[in-house]
Amino acid sequence: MRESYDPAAVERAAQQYWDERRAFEVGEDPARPKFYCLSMLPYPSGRLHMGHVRNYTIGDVLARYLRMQGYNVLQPMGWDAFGLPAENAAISNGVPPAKWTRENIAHMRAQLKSLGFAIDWRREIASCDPGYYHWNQWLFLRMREKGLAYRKSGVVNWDPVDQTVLANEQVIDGRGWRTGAPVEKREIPMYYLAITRYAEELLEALATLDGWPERVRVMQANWIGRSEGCDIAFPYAADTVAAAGSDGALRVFTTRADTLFGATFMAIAAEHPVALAAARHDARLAAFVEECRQGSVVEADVATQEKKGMPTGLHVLHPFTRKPLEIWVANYVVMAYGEGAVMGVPAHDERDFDFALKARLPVVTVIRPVSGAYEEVRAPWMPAYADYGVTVNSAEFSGLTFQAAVDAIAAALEKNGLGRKRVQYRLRDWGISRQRYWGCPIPIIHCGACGEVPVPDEQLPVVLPEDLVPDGSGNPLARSPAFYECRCPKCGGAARRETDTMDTFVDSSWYFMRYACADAANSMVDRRVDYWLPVDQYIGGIEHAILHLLYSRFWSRVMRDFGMVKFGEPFTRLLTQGMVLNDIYSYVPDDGRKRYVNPADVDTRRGADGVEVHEAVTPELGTVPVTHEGLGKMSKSSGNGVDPQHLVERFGADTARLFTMFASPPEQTLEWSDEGVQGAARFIRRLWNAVYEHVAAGPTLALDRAALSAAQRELRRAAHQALAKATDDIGRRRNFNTAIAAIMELLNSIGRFGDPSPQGRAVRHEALGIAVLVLAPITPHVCHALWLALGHPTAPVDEPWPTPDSAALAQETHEIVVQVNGRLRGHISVPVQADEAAVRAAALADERVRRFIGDKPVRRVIVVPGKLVNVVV
RNA sequence: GCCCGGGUGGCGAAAUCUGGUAGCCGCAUGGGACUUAAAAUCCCAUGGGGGAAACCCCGUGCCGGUUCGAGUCCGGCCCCGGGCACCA
Repeated sequence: MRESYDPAAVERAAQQYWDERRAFEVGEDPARPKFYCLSMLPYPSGRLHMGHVRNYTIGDVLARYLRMQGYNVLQPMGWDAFGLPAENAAISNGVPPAKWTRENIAHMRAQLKSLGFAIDWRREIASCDPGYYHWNQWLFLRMREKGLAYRKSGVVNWDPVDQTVLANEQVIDGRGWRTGAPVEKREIPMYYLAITRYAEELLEALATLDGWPERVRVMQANWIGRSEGCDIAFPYAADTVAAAGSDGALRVFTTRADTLFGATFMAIAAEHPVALAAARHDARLAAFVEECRQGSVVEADVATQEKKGMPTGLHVLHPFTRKPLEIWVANYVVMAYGEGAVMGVPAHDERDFDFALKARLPVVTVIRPVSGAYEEVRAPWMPAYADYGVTVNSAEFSGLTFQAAVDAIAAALEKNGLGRKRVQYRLRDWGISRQRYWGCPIPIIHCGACGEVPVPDEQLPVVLPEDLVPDGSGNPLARSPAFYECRCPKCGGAARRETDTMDTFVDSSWYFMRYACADAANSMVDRRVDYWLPVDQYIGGIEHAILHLLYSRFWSRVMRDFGMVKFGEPFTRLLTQGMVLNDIYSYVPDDGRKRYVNPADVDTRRGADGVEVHEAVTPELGTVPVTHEGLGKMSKSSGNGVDPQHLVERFGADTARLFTMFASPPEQTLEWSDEGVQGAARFIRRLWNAVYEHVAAGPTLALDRAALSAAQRELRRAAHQALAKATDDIGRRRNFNTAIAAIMELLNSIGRFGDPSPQGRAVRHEALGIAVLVLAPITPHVCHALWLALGHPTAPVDEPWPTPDSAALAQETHEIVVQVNGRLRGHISVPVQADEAAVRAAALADERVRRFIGDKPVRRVIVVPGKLVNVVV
């Protein structure tokens, strides 16, 4: 063993040891319990960032820990290789996305390997490989056969200058990112997957996911958004029937049928057929509908815009009172939800209230609080009353509580054929068409004679040409006759291949199954999936809490219903790790455009007035003061990233891993700190030095548990306490920071323990061994070296996880806290087996406690066994 | 706008399930030891206020409540972050 710690040499040796033994290549072994430990696959952006390091270190710690616990652990890795950044790189550098992507993968793979993750690299997949996306296409066609995949029109962001569909990310302040042109909404045909057919099951099964964070389950439940309500048909007035089209009534969905008598107007979306019909004869209305087409399709934009509307001059009749209600076109009504039309009840709905206030529409109060007087809602002095209550002013339905009113009104509507109860979901079907090049081609052929024709299975995969270079306007596939010109599989005539590609969420909805059988050439999955799946522990960013996880749950169910897999829930346990943050510094040169400076290049000192001054050397201006903008997610755009590679080169992978695990618990954000990294490096050196000094003093005798001094028993207890805590922290709580803190405390105790006697050395040997094995999943390289240096013949990866010795943990007395009136006043030491009366007596006898009690009468004494006594006076 | 989180010393954080000693561990800072010196290492101190000291008071974003006891539970607010369906 070397006297000083050399991370590069230690890490090289450990990685070589694992590689030579193929330590992390695993196969199906029915004799052992399996554990599938999966981290979300990275997008190959070019370089690893600290978020990756954090994500994969968490996964690796768990994988290595569970391996030591005796599980057959699978930990694979792959690449989410399709997507927009490759096209952006192509636009700025002229490099084909395929080349850019594959070079990035090679670079990032080497970076991952340098971090020492226990990955079975034989199973690596990339979603841009035809052998992978073949099966996206194949399953899409199976879904299409069942009606689970279908074509309908959908709304997209349209850049009128570039004549291109824009991703939401490419819309900046309502304008196209490259052209600056105001974005419009445009309807185009797209393919959809019928995730809403699984809405009920996806919602109900959330209750079974007890290994998921509660907040993720709540977010998913709200996203699915089950509402019980009523369809209500408002018949058109006589003068409206012709103008509105053939259908005799305007349909709405409402969760508040109890407020039906408070409806004073109808509001419809600008894209509603009735709005379009009315706009044909009304120039002002047409202009308003056109105005609503401006702007992006992003929900947050729609929801925060000012509420606007315009009357159509058309009317419906109230289903009970037959009073006419005017139809308005309103920008706050969304076509995608319900019927694209709502009944306007200003007295009992805040959005309707705001709208009615602006449009000067009447307000009719029909609900009063259950307990409390009737109060008329009168805009604007008295706000809308949106809570449940008792109906008033509602003819024969007055005086009913919410549920009774809804039941009675729904029954009456159903009798008249004007409505009935229905469950509505907020969840919409999944639109998967993208008018983009770098994605999986949708396997459809459009034939003038036969229409929409699926590509026959034997012609799959439809291979994406890899030599095209997008230029930012339109989809290069649509300009590539070599790709789109084809023969109709049905009639053999000239036909055009679909040029839309699939949403990249399709790729990531099932990759975790493919890892189990990455080499299966003739099928999407095979029976090995039954052994490995479902994933036992999934780890990834909280930003994926809804879409990716919901799509994967849906996709798994589809495959289950096709008989391909045996599970519906793909991820048994979920850990959502927080983001990695760093300081953001900027300055503004003469051109007025803000530049960012990496925090590593910022020099901070305290000025004469005690205020911190930040400076950096800039290319334009030399040394200038820079502004500290606070903390933000590490990103290219804020220039505050820390390159893991530099960290590994300077301190070693173990330091990088230790710091990311120690700085905060995995679910919280992690704030970068160069000093914290130094601290992690220092701790590893201290551990190294402690083991070195121990080993250098010669061999150790066997531990004789019966012959230990009090101080020796004390260190043993500290060691086994640390082991028990760290085991619980890693295995159950998944709080790695506190597990590390426990081992740091143990190392402090070992440092203070100077006993050079044979039994003292034996106790120290055991304690160092515990520290090294517990840290082995976190800092595997250095622990590999130290464990072998301690004289153990087996490497930590093949060691079982140690068990705490209950005899070492036993104590004769313990400390109890004594409070007077809930305030800490003293500590007493009592025998562990002392009963409540004895503890109480000891507490009341304590001198300091007596002082605080004084001559006041003791009213009550609360004894919490093993913890505290509270004397109430 | 809607849904979901978070807010504790100079800083990252701890206080777990089930309310029971607020601040483990680390960083930073100050002092000391070692050294020709520096670095490294080791030791001590470090929430705020008062006091010579013993010790006392205050303190977990803000306001209020429940309780013998609240960082933890309840109600209301403020601020910060994530998601909102074409970023991944």
